[in-house]
Amino acid sequence: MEKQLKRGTLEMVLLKLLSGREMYGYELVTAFQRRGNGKFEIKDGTLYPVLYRLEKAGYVEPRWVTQERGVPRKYYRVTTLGQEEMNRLVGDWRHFVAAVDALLEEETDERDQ
Amino acid sequence: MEKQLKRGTLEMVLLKLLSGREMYGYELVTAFQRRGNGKFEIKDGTLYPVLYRLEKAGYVEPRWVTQERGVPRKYYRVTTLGQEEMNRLVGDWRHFVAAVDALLEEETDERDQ
DNA sequence: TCTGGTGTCTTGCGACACAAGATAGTTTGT
DNA sequence: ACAAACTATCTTGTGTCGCAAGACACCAGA
Repeated sequence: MEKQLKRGTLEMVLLKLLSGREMYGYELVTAFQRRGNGKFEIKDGTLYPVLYRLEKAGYVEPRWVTQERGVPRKYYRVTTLGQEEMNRLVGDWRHFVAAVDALLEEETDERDQ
Repeated sequence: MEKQLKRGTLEMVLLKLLSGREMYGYELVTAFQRRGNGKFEIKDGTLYPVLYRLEKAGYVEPRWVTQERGVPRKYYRVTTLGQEEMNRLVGDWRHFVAAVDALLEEETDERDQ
């Protein structure tokens, strides 16, 4: 089920994390592993396509950083457009959660009207 | 985005509605239209495959009811297995929402550790 | 007659998380 | 010197699933 729930929240959560500070892909994967305590993980095969979508939409901007040692890292930062999109997504999210919770808390025997 | 969010919640919400009383497909569609106020609608092309999944999994049981007038209706009721599944799904849902909300409410500038 | 509501069902499409694998540099142990 | 294991990015193929679109069938009102 978690797999399905991620659809629709992944971009929002990613924008949120990147709005804190610029991060690179592998860092995001490990950040999710650590914070999620096993739940809310993300695989790199999932992450990179999402970052491309966000970049293509103008929500994030990449920046290559060559290390003295090691493989170059691609840091992403959120654009102002991305900030607006994030706020919109968070609004939608809260709205959706409220609607579902309302359904879940209804009396079980109610009829139409 | 709503489209994506529905994946993972649709079965739970459906089980919830059907646990109140048995309902038939078209009734569910109109119930969602009315309650959702435009949001959280479901199309019949979406609904029927979901009902088959639930039936195949043993979570709901169908019952044909022939009307004096009109097309026969296929009523679905939730099995005890379906009840358990619903409770499990609701638990997962609340858990997931809590995890996402925690992420959304973090300080924006936090670093690792 | 013809539109529109009621009712179930099927086919095909597009979106997307993920598994699996490729590529490449670094580090550590033997 | 060699082999794991870790860091880091990227691609391809697969399966799931909401939905648009349409088929079929019955009924009521204009």
